[in-house]
This record gives sequence, structure tokens and C-alpha cells, in this order.
Amino acid sequence: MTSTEHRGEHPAGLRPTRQRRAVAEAIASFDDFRSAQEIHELLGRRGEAVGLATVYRTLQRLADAGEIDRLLTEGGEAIYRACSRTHHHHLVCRDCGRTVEVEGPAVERWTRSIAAEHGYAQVSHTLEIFGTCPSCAGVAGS
Amino acid sequence: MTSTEHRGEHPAGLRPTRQRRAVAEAIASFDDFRSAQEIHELLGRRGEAVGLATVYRTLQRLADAGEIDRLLTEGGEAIYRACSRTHHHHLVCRDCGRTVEVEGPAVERWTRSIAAEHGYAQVSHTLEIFGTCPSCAGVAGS
DNA sequence: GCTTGAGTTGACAACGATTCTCATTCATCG
DNA sequence: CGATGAATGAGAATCGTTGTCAACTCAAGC
Repeated sequence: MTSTEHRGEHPAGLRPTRQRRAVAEAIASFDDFRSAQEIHELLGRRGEAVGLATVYRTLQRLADAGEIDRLLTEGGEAIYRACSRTHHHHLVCRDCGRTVEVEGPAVERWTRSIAAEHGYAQVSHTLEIFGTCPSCAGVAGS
Repeated sequence: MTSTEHRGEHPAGLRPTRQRRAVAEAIASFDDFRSAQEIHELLGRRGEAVGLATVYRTLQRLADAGEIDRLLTEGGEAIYRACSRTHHHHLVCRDCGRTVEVEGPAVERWTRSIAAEHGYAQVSHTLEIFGTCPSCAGVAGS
């Protein structure tokens, strides 16, 4: 178990490859949620081709490490986004995907108290808000 | 287009078949979330075999009609549960699935005001709370 | 009771997202 | 530089779900 002492500068034997950098940069360049497939396509068009499996693997790893956020769409598709590392939620435009990070201390407190009230421990929660952003509302107004 | 004037007592030509009754009764008999596949399996074992496609169709219809609630698991699987028809959220035990319906007027207000603050309209939201229920916490205590 | 037609059903194919497999490639260490 | 094991990529495999379509069933009318 002492084989992980130190191996250069990367924790847990993580190697900085071209592909990983490409995916990380791509996700960092967006400010809204993207699917693995979209990122794979984008990189391909850009000439930085990365295998689909690798994109999935990399995004998963980033999500596990807390570097990016992961959401599930209604269609059961996973979408990712570079986010601040503090606990927060999202206000997402259901038309264009524009996303705002929001914090709600009151909600955090509420979920904890509700859970406690029913005797539930180790509480976590998911909360996402969907709506139509100002620009999209203006365009599609009937 | 006037052929739908009246056809007995069922709206929109919905027919009460053995299969629909079986699925509806099955979902009503649980108090936690089940997947379409689980219900299909259960009915099969019970001798009330219903085709998988039919189970999916029926659950979807029930969900559309607001008769049951639909959630997406982390794995992207849809799960259903018979619920009260008012707007509410769930407090789910991540070990045994035991579910409590909770209401949070404060949260509803909060999401609306946050959305308004950013100019988002037609707001909806998803909120689920996960935790370990009293029974499961007692059993698995290390 | 029998005919009839539209809503239903079910076996199976098709699908899309994701994961797995495994031979090949590449970054790091000695 | 050469060895070693992590990383990659192409395609197969998996899994939940939806589509297809011929056979079927219920409800209404004869």
C-alpha cells in the first residue's frame, strides 16, 4: 500500500496527456452544460481528435475529482460543466442552456431540518431550476 | 374530427384493460420508487404477465396524466411511484428506498424569486433529498 | 350472439448513451 | 535509451427505452 508515496508531481498516477488537456480545456471554455458526445465532436472538428471513450473517461474522472459538475437531462443524458468548487445549484435556460450558479443557504438549512425531522442521516440533495432566460423569452414571444 | 364526440365513459378513448389495471395496481401497492423493468418482472412472477413495452407505455401515460411521479436515478434509469397529486418533493433513503413526501413552500418561493432576479420566466425545478433512514442507519452502523 | 373498427398488446428490432475489451501507444523512471 | 504500466482508441457489448407491426380485444351496433 506504500507504492503511492510519490510519483513525480501527479497524484495517484495521473498522467497529463494531450487528450486530457484537450478535454479539460474544452470544458473550461464553455459556461454552460455540454454532453460528452458534444465535446468529442467539437474536439474532432477542431483537429484535436480524442476517442469517445477517452472523453467519457476523462469527464468522469474530472467529475469524481469535483473539478466539474454533472447533471442528468430529462432524456437521461449526462451533461458536464466547469464550476466553482463550492456547493451551489443551477438556474438553467431550457432553450439555450445559459446557466447561472446560485446559492441558497436557506434551502440547505431547510433540507437538513426536514431530513432530521424524519430521522434521516447523511443528507445530500439535488436541486436544479429551469426556466426561460430573458433573451430566449424575448425571441419566442408569441 | 367530430368522431370523438362521445364513446361510452372513458375520456380520449382510453380502454381499461387487464394489463393497465395490473400495472396501476402494482405501482399503487408500493410506497417507494420502482423501475419499469421491476414492475414488468413482478407481474410476470405473479402470473399477470404484461409485455415490457406495455409496462413502459402505461407508466408513461400515468406519469403524463400526473397519476404517478417519475424520477431519474443516477444511472439514468426512470423510476416511478404513486404519489399525491399536489406539488411536492421526496426524501429518499439511499439504502432501502423508503420515501417520504415533503412540501416546502419556502423553497418554492425561493426558486421563484431567484429566477425572477435573473429574468428567467416559466420556472420549474427539481429537488430531491437523499439520506439514510433511521432503520438503515441503525443496521449499518460501523 | 356476431360483426366491426379503433384502441391495445407483445415479440422483437432499432436506438442512443455509456461502458467494456484489448491490442497499441506513450509518459515517466531508472 | 529501454522497460513498465498507465492511457488511448476502435469497435463490440450492454442497458434502458422506444419504435414497428401483425394479431388481438373490447365496446357498440346489427
